[in-house]
Amino acid sequence: MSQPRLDQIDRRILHELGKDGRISNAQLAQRIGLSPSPCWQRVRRLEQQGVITNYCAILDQVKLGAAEIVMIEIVLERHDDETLETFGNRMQKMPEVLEVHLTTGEYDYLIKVAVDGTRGYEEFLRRKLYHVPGIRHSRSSFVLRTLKDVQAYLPED
Amino acid sequence: MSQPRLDQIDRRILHELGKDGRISNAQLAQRIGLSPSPCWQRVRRLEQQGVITNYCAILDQVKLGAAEIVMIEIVLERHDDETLETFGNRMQKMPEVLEVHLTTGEYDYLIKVAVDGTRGYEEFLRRKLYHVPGIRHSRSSFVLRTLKDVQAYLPED
DNA sequence: GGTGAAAATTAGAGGTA
DNA sequence: TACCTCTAATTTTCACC
Repeated sequence: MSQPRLDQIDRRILHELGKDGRISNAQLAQRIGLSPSPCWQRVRRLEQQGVITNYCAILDQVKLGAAEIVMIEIVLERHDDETLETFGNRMQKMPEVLEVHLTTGEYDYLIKVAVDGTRGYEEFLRRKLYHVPGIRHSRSSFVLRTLKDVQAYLPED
Repeated sequence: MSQPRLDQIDRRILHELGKDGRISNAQLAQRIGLSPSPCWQRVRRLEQQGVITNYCAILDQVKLGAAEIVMIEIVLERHDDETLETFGNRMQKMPEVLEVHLTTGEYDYLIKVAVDGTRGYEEFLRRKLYHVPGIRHSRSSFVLRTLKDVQAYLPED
């Protein structure tokens, strides 16, 4: 269950649903060369197994009014459990923070933030990030262009 | 059109569809307190305006067999258009590369890669990344835990 | 923004190999 | 076990208030 076996048909289903999560079951079945019923049963099974965790609409961040993405690496002052935990919790709660990753390497956290221009970035730093205690150092990189952004990778085997 | 005005109802629609992209129009209408027809018209309009760009299934990367995520910062040897372009194109084509961002700051590209353990990471580096010419330096961080990963941020106004 | 109804789709039951 | 056919119930989609 934690590593369900996925045959070629499952893979094709996942591939199609990854590209278009609102495709009708009838169309999906046609594309993968199955009749609707077994196709639907497989989709159900994949959902129940947790391979498919959710479906969601992909929104255009530019049209929502926070067009710039900034990647911020953060080094904390201390590395005990509580400091790490607390910082992560604070970050999670900020709506403009899209991703929060606890990492190993030369920094502790990598966060991805959506801001409205440099003005929005400055506001985020001053009103939000710098109010969170325990940050030793942060390093930001503005995203000039995102060439690829997909949710998942389906290994061949 | 490039910055469509979104009223409160639009925002609630986007919020709901961001959480569940397969919700039926009837249910969506009920949640936002509208009857199905105008709700559906708004969804259509948001799609046509490009605010909603797509729908997709969210897959569990662990169950797909490439459980680890690595963030790799890359500095290129040269920074002319062609070098930058070529590198980005090569990265995009690798299926295990989930995200490719051209950035400003202390590195040129940030890529997010799904690998199967340190073994998979080593394979990626040796068989894929290090075959791409023009890399001056790279710096990797393994993701220990992802606390948040959402697609979009909907500013209040 | 609401109503209603035709068309399409889903979500299964039951059957075959 | 895996797939197919068939169908009732739901949902989408659209013309018209």
